[in-house]
Amino acid sequence: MKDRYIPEKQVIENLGVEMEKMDVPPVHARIFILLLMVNPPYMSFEEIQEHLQVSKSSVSKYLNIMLEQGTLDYRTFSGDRRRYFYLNHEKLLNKIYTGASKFSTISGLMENCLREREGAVPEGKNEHLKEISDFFSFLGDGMTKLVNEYHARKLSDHDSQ
Amino acid sequence: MKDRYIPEKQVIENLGVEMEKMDVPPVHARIFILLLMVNPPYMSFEEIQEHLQVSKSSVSKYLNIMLEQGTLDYRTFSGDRRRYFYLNHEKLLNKIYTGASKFSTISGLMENCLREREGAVPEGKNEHLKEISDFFSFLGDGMTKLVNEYHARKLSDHDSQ
DNA sequence: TATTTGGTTCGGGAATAAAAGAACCAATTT
DNA sequence: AAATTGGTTCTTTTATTCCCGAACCAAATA
Repeated sequence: MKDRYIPEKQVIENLGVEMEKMDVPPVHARIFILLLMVNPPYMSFEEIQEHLQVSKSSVSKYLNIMLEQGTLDYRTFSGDRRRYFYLNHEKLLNKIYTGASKFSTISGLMENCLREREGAVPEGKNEHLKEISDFFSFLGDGMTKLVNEYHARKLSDHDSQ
Repeated sequence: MKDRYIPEKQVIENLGVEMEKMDVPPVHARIFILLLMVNPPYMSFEEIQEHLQVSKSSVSKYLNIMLEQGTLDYRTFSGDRRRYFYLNHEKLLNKIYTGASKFSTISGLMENCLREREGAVPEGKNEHLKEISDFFSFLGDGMTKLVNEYHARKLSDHDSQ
């Protein structure tokens, strides 16, 4: 077993295509997968660019986007000017979590619709709107609970080890 | 209280902007909101076009997209050639539900990453990848449960009325 | 001081998406 | 038969996204 593992190019392409289907730009997806899979889990700018065979500007662009999002970070080694980029897994999980809170946003939107209709339509004509709003807020609350539950489970797993 | 309620244009614009932020094309979003809020809950092609002040081709396009998705349907009145379009709330909820299953898809993707690394990196170096994968599959399962729970609750609500 | 290294920034081209406009068409009305 | 109605379809315009290459820049090295 080598002390460095870098995923094969074709593996990155295949997984990249899957991520593209979730509306992630091609280069962004490939950088993400590369950093997700590489071991040790960091890579320099040049290594990324070389391995993916894309332009410097694209690498720069998406690394900076990820840095702004907080899902990426970098470390350095003394005597080496290069930055070594790695995924911030904590923030990554966090992002997933907040992404899930979208349900609550929509539920809020629906509630705005309802408020606008108040007094303008007969009572009882709001049932279907209420149902959609309810469903979303139910999902929003449920997601929050799920995330908390996961955290709790993780902590107790940790304790018991 | 009038027998017809049509939301004010500015209300549609405001809510439309919110929907645009969730990657829904502007005209699509506005048609959706208009039909969501109008009472009685249907509208003719011309009414939609007039009220939103957009081109016929755009109205036609997005109505047809929604019809294909099943989230829209239409009814007619005898002696009137026009179609009156309304949202299919059942299908709408259904779509939300299947959208939520995206979590399981991502979990699968992560599992592919893990499989690729098997044997290539030391055991114990896969923890963070495993955690992401676990989290997604946990969320996927949780969502499914939530939806079922909601259905069950709705049914029992219905029974008790 | 000149060159290399490790990137960033700017301008442009290709591809795609959104919306409009106009031509079109079948069914109805005049 | 001519005109109107209720849309659909095709073409064009406009806007946006994605990426690249080239110019650029600051820090380190020669």
